Amino acid sequence: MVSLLTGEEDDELEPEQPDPSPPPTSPPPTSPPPELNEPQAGAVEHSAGPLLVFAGAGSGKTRVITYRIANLIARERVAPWRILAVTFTNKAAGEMRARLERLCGAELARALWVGTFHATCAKLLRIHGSAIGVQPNFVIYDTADQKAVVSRALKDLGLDEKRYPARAVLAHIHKHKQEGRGPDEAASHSYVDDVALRLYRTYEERLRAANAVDFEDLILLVARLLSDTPEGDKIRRRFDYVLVDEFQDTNATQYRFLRELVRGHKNLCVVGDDDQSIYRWRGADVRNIRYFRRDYPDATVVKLEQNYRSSGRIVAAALGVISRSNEREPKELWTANEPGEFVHVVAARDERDEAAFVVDVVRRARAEGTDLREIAVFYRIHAQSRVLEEAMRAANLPYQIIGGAKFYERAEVKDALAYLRILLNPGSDVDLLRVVNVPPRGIGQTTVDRLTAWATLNETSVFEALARIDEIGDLGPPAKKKLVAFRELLERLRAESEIAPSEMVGRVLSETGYVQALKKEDTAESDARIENLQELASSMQDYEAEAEAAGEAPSLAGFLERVTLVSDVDALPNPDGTGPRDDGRVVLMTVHGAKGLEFEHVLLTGMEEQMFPYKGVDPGQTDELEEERRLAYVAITRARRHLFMTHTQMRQIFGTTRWNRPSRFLGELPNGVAEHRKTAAMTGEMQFGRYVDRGPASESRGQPWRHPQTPREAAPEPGSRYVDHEFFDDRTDPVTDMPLRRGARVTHDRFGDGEVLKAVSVGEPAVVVFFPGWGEKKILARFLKPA
DNA sequence: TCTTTGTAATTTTTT
DNA sequence: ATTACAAAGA
Repeated sequence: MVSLLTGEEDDELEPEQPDPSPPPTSPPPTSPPPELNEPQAGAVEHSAGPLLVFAGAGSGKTRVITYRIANLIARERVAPWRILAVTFTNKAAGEMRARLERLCGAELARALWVGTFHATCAKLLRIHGSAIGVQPNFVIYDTADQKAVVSRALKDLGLDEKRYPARAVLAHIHKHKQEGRGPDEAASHSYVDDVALRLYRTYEERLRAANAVDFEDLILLVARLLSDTPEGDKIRRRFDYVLVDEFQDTNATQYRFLRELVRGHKNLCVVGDDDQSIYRWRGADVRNIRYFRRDYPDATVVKLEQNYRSSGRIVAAALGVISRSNEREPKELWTANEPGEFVHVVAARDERDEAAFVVDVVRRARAEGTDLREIAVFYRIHAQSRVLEEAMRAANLPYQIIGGAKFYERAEVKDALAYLRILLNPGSDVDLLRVVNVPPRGIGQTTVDRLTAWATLNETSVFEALARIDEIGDLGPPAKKKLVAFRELLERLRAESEIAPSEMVGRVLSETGYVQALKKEDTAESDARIENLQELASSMQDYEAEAEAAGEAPSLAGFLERVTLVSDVDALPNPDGTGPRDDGRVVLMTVHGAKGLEFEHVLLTGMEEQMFPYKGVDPGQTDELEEERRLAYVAITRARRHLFMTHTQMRQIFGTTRWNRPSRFLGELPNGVAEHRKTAAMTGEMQFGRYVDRGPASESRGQPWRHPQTPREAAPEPGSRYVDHEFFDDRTDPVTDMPLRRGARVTHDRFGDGEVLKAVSVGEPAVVVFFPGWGEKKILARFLKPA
C-alpha cells in the first residue's frame, strides 16, 4: 500500500498478510445462511454503504456482526486486515474474535482488526501519533494518575483544592474531551469556567510533556489525526469496512472518529439498541443514532426484533418496563420461545433476609444440576454486594464478584507499575512522584515540593530536574544526596530494561527494596501485598505467553497498555462457553457489569425505590429515571429462563436504615407475568428454609397472560405511564405490617384523630394523614397511635 | 518522617 | 458502616 500523498510505503504493522489476492479458505455460510432470520440475513448480506442495525436484547446481534464479517471476506472478497470491528469491552472483542475463528478459520480471524475503541486507537496512535507529537512509547494514565496531574496543576496555579476539587475538575475536563472540545474551543461564561479552562490547558500540557495520554485522548487524538493532518489519510486507507458494536454507547468523540475513518467509502455498519443505553453519565450519547441517520441519509436500516434468548414471560416483563420509556426508536421485541415460568417477585424483610433467599435459590438450582456459572446475582450499586458475599461465603457457595476494588488499582501494584512506566518513559512525572519515596528513602514532602517547583519553573520533567540537580539552589546537601541516590537507582534499572518484561518486575522490586520493606513490615497486610506483586509478575508471564502465541513481540509497553485497558469482566466465560474457563461459580455484579452477558438464572436484588431506580429521582430529572429504566431493562433481559426480583422492607445502606417501597419497575410488570411471594421472615412463619412455597402464589392482577408475540397488547394504556405504588399496599408495602393501611384511623398528639390517606417514603415509615381542622399532614409512623 | 485523628463522601465505571 | 484522604501531632 502506497500512500497517495507522500509516495511512502506504509511502514508498519500489517501482520503477516498474504498478498491481497482472494482470501484463502472459505468456510463462511452460503447464501442466506439457513440459521439467520430475514432481517438478520439482510444485515449480513448488505454490501457497501452505511448500515444501521437496531438489535434488540437477545436478538442475535453478535451472530449478525460475525456472519457479516465472514460474508464480506468470502463473498465480497474483502481482505480481512482491511476490516475493523470495534467493541466497547475486551470481552466483547474476544468473544467476537473467537466466533470468527470458528467461522473463518484462525488464520483469517487473526488478520482482522477486532478491538475496543481504546485498544484500537492506542494501536493507531502508537503508529501514527508522532505526527501530532505523541511518541510511540506513550503511557496511558488511568483515573488516579489523571487526578494526580490535576492536583499538581492546582498546586502550581495556586488554587484552593477545596474550592476546586480535583475530582470535579477532572470530570469537567473529561466532559469537554468527550465532546471533542479542546481548551481553546470550550466556551467560558464565568470566572469559574475560566479557572476550569486554565486547569484543562495545564492538564493537557502536562500530559503531552510526560508523553502520556488519558482514555479520552486515545480516541480524540486519533480523531484529530484523521481530520486535521495528512497522516489521517494513511489511517483511513487501512480500512475498507468498519463495524461497531453497542453503538448507542458511543460518545461524540468516538462517533467523530468513526465518521472521519470512513469518510471516503462510508462503509460503516453500526449495531446498537437505544433501549440499552446506560452510560449517558459517562458521556455516551444515544442521539448518535439519530445523527447517524442525519449524516448518512441513504443508510440501510435493519431492525432485529426477535428475541431468541429469554422465555416469553421474561421478554414481556422487560417490555413492561421499557415500553414506558420516552423517546424510543419504535420497535417491537418479541419471542417465539415458550412463556416459561413466572417471574418471581419476592419481598424480603431486610438485606440479610434477601441474601438468605438468594442463597436458597442458588442451592435449589444447584441441587437440580444447574452449573453455578449459569447463575448471576445483580445489584444496583457495589455497596449491596457485601451482605450477599457474606451469605454466599457462609453457605459455602463458590462465587465471584465482578468489579469493585480492582487488582491493578491496589497501591502496591500501582507502585510497581509506576516504576516500570518510568523506565519506559522517564518524563512521566506522575509515576516518578508516586514512587520517589516508596519505599521510604528519606525524601520528604518539602524536598519533593522544591524539586517539582524547580521542574515547573524550568519547564522540564522531574526526571530531568534530577539530572540537573546541581542547578537547583534551594536544596540542602542531604536532600540532594538522597535524590541523587534515587536517580542512580532509576538509571541502574533503565540500563537493564532490555531484559524480558516479566523479569523486569522482579528486578525492580528487589533493587528498589520494595519487597524487602514489605517483608520487614511482616503483617497480614504486607503478606497480601507481596502476594499481589507475585500475581503481577505471573500476569506478566501470561502476557508474554499470549503475545508470543499471537505472533507479537512481548514488550513492556504492550503489557502496561493491557493492564490499563483491561477490566475483570473480561475474565468471565462467554455465553457460548468460550473464553476463560472457571470452576462453576455464581457471579455477583452490578447491573452495569451485566450488559452483554446472559444467564439461565438471574437474581435481581434491591428492587426498591431509591435503590433501583437509584436515589431520589426528583420529577425534574426524568433523564436519570429514563436511564434507570433502561438499566432495569438490561438487567431483566439478561435472564434466559429464571428471573427473580427481590426487594426488601428495610435496608441498611451507608450506615443508615432506610425503609423503601418496592420499585416502581415491579409495578410495571404486565399482568400474568409475575408471581409475588414473601420470604418466611416476612410472613413470620417458621419454616425449614426461607423460601416458603405456600401454594398458588398471587399472580399479579390475575388476568391471563398473553402470548408475547403480541407485545403491543402488553404495553400500557396511554395515560397510565407510571403505576401507582399503592399497587403494593396490600402486599408488600412496609407500612402494611403496621396498622396503617389506607383508611386507618389514627391519633396524633397535636393534631388529634385523622385518617390515613397514603403511605410515603421518607427513609422510615410515614404516611399522609387527613386531620379534620388541620388538613393533610405528612407524619412519621412512630408519632402515630391507632385511634 | 511516621503516626494518629478527624473529616467527608460513598452510583453506576466497558476503557 | 466503611473508607479514603488530609491535616495535625510525636
